[in-house]
Amino acid sequence: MNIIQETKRRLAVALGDAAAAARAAGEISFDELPDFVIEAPRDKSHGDFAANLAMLLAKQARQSPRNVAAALVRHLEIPQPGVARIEVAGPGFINFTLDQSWLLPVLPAVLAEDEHYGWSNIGQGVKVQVEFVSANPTGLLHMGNARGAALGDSIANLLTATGYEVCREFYINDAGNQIENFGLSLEARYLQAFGQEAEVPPDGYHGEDLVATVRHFIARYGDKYLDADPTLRREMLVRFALEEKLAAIRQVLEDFGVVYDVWFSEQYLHDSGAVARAITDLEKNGYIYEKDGALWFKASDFGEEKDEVLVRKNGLPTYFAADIAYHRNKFERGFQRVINIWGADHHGHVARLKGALQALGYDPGRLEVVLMQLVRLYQGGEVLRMSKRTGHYVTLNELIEEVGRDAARYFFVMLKSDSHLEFDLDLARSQSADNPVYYVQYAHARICSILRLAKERGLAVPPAREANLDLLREPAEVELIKQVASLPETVAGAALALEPHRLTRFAHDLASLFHSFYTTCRVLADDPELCQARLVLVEATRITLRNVLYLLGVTAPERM
RNA sequence: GCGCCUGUAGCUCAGCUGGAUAGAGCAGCGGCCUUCUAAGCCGCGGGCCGCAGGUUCGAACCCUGCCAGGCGCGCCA
Repeated sequence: MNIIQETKRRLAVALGDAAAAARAAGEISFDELPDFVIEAPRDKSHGDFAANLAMLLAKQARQSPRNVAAALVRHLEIPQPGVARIEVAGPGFINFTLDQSWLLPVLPAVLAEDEHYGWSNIGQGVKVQVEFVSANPTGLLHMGNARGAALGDSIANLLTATGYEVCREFYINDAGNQIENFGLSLEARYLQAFGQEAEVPPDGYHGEDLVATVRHFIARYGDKYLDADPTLRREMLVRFALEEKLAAIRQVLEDFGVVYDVWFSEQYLHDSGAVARAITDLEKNGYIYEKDGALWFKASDFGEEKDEVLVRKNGLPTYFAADIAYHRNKFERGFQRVINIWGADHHGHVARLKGALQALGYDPGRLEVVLMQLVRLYQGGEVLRMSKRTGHYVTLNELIEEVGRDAARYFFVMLKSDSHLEFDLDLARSQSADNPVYYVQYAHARICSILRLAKERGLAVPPAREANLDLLREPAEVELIKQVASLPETVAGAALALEPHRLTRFAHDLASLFHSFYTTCRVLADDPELCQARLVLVEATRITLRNVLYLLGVTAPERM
């Protein structure tokens, strides 16, 4: 528990007691203590914390909020130590102003906790799986996949930091129709390479990358499959190409700072009988019927408009059937929470998958789907349409090369997932300082520079308890400490909401407060005592910045 | 037609789950480098929070109805 959270708790308890005391004294009446909040007011003149309890009690008490507030304050046992002033303000807020030094203990704590500062154990070791990207292994990753990668990885980081046991997983769509198409496309390219007449199917994969893949195939196997049985030929081509494509995907994700724990094959679900078993069990539970030669799942029993086909007329199970088996498999592997990062174009899939899981006896609430709106690319003020089929899209590889991993990751996570992301390629390509990530990284580099210089002068960051932290009285110092102190709450809140974009805002604010501090306060000051105190503050800021950047998957450079 | 998401400053977006005078970045204008990194700091201008009702002490946030944009509604994935 961190200082801010602890203080809020203490104030809340004291207010609750005050309410009870005021009631006992007959000054106000209420049945049940409402759920009130203690929060930091936006305006500093309103103190360090404000409580809205009086406003919430006013109706039950049949008195004006300000009267209730006055009664509460009269009966308030002032929580010690630390509260310097209490006042009733505005419509009935109770504002608390704390002693100037109340936050100082956070600095030794930051230095002591170091790379774990901001972390917590809210998750209590609960097993969580985060599945993200899971792109078709038939090509390169595009901007949508990139957003999913940045988002999913940061969410996984957040959950790890809050005490969950996290597994990152990539679901490989190596079965079904698109693989058929993939095989036909590869085959066409193979035959073309030997001068034969062949065409990539209209709904096949037209990207130039397949030509290269086939070239690699030929380098190994030559014309061995030119006159072979087409089924075998396609199988060999697909096997080879999948391996190559997956290796490339794995590599680019690694370059993006994303490393998976598990790569899970869809084909395995078919081969192991898991898909068949899921269908049998749904049937057992009475959610399956046959119509037009196909097997249907009664999604309409779960509020869906239409039922869904699980097994086609031709006897092949649908993607949906495999997905049901897959998600059941996740639960069977012991994950309490299962989180999927999906593009918004899959939103229609959510309810029926939850329905199917419920039909299998699982609590559908254990599956959480984070939907992200699609990325729209702009270039020269024009929308750039992305399409895998035409082979016309900007890849993650290109993105990393042109704007760099740090900027790309920061950019993708900066927006909340349900807002549409407009990616201006011209701006990104310009590699200008406009990119907010540089602003944050620059603060870190500046701190490192101060610490380097201090070291050259024989000054080290002192043990925090030996420094006279009470000297940190400048407004810029106080504000900086406050921000440093609020990291644990920010991390916990972002993890709870699965919203890593809150981290970018925090990082920006922290950098901004540091830059202000830097121009107002000289760290390597003439006064040795003040210098020591400021070295502690600067070190705590460095740790906080580095930790939040780590969660974002962005490096914290020591020089820029 | 139905469902989901979005609509906040010229542009791109925040707004901590209903709080006090709605905030950043970019763009514009004006200042600040002989001392720890100017990729920085300080200041100024800029808003019917899409529209209209409702809920309550209090609404950008919750409810209803419209309007606009995106996405989905396949025996594709």
